[in-house]
Amino acid sequence: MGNLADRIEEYLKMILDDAQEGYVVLQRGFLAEFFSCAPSQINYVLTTRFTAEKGYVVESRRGGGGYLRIIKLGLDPEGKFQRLMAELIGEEMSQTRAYNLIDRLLEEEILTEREAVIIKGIFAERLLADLIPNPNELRARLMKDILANICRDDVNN
Amino acid sequence: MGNLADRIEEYLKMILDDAQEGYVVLQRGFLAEFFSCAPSQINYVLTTRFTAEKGYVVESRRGGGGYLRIIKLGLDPEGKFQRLMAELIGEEMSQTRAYNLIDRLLEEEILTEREAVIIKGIFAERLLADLIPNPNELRARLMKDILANICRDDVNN
DNA sequence: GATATTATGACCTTCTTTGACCTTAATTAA
DNA sequence: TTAATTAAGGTCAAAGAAGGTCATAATATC
Repeated sequence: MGNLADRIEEYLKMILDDAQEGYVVLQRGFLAEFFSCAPSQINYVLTTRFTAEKGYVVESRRGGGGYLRIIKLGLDPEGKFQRLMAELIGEEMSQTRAYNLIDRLLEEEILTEREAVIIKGIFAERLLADLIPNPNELRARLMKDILANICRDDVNN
Repeated sequence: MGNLADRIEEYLKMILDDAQEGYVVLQRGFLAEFFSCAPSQINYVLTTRFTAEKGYVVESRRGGGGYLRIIKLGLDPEGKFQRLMAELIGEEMSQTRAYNLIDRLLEEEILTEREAVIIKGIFAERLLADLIPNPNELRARLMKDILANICRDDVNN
């Protein structure tokens, strides 16, 4: 984890883990100071690492008393899965978006690490690009199929 | 073993042997510098010498903090997987042949039932046929990648 | 000599970092 | 009670820092 963005991400996830309410509130300026970086670097980290796919919501407020609130969402297993599928996947899915979603499923322990690695493998642009007209469409389709199969009771004991 | 590519290969395998995690992380630029060669020479070595068939997986990341990660696959005793990849799978694979192979891997407890279901899903003709010119070629490629990934030590503890 | 392998360089894509400038909210002064 | 000031956070473009690709040149190999 050499770079700044990764370190900030790590730090935020660490304090999120400690917060049992499931969210943290802090100031952008404080973070920027803490990591000796431009304040906009914080926004960069938030928009690239704390996305909906990855299971986070970020709220904020400007002006005096302004703040950032980073909320970690849980996936309760009550069929909201299907909604997630439809909303998040759509008709097309880039490698990056697919990987984000897989990481999320891994964090939620819906996938094992081995499964995550296998699935990431088959979604790799490198493997698909020259063989398929539209890899994004295939990924969306496969992702839905995979999620459906994961939900099957008969294979989850 | 006089040429550059061979020396780079040798060097990488040496440091891989020293790494008890089963992988090494390093920078392409550093390697190119180290061997006084064009950076693309490193890619040449990676694509010709560190393939799945030969028992390696390579991951990478661009941009600041970018890196190459070369993973040495945990070799099964007789190099069973390598043979499987080269001989059994070849360049094309029908749904039927793929399913047979998956069943066998399941029987041998190389795959879990869930994994088998997931993988069969993505190999289904129904999902691939209308989107891809040659599903058999894609299956062969994906199957090799999957086999490689399940040999990774870092995800099998 | 023909073919296969290896090496290079020009150009491309992706990811990160910074800084200048903008918007919004709270506080304070007139 | 406005109006000005201050204190936040937001946006965007440009520069920097990696790795990737591909055509071509150079070398081995047969």
